[in-house]
Amino acid sequence: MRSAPAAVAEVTPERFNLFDPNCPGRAVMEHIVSRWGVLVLGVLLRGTHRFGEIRAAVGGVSEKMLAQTLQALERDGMVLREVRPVIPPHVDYSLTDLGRPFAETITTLYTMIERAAPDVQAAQQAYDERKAAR
Amino acid sequence: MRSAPAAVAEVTPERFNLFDPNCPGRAVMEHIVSRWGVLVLGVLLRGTHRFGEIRAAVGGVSEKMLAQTLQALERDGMVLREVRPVIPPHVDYSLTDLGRPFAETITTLYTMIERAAPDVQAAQQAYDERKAAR
DNA sequence: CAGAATCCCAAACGATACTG
DNA sequence: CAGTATCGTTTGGGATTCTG
Repeated sequence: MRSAPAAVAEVTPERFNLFDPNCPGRAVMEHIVSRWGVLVLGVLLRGTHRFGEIRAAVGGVSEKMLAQTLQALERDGMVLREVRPVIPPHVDYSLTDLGRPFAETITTLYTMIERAAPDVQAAQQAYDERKAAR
Repeated sequence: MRSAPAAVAEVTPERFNLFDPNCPGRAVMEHIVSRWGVLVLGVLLRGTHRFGEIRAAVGGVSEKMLAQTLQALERDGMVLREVRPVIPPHVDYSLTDLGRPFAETITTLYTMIERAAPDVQAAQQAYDERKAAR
């Protein structure tokens, strides 16, 4: 008699594959590299901040989107949210040990973009001229 | 008579600041870390590929979004597009020297997410339970 | 095969008002 | 102060069709 062979493997078709649309890691990736996620992580790398401070630091973000972004990052374990039970409310946000490396990598991207800016601008100009010429 | 003092400085209020909603670097950042941008860069890090190959590799992307993503990255100088004048058309995409470091950094993020996956899942579960308990 | 163009819907987003 | 709720608009993005 052969012992039950079915339902042993079968799970995780290709281990962990971000290129698979059903991979749960995709959502995490998207939270981190979302429009506001990258900026929030950058701010928090500079230290603990309150909601209003983050909102002021990240130009253009609405309250709604900031709250939403922070919640996603908190749920993923990237951000720690600490509420002080006072009136008026006081809530501090900071990076967790899990989140810090991500914030650092993202910040690397900031620097890379800044250094690449002249080349990017040249490339864009060349591209636009190439297009205009047809 | 004092020589014209106005309009001397004033430009580039804070040099290069991604946190400024008007900073042109923001657009570049968003192209790179867009939903499909991160995946396309990851694929191209593995080598030169044709349009259809990339489309097959990146699960869930539509033709339209792939074309759009590739165009943005090409315009920013991250991706090189080479057309071979044959019928049927043959177009190769590859990373430029400018784009490769970005693709490498993005790929670092893949790995980080993969390694963090268990912690993330635990954090999500804890978060959901905390929420459910009220 | 690579992509441009069109249509159209769902989701994302911002502004505003409200609450603990 | 730190959100939540609601609403109207914009945008993203998929499906389809067409062309070189």
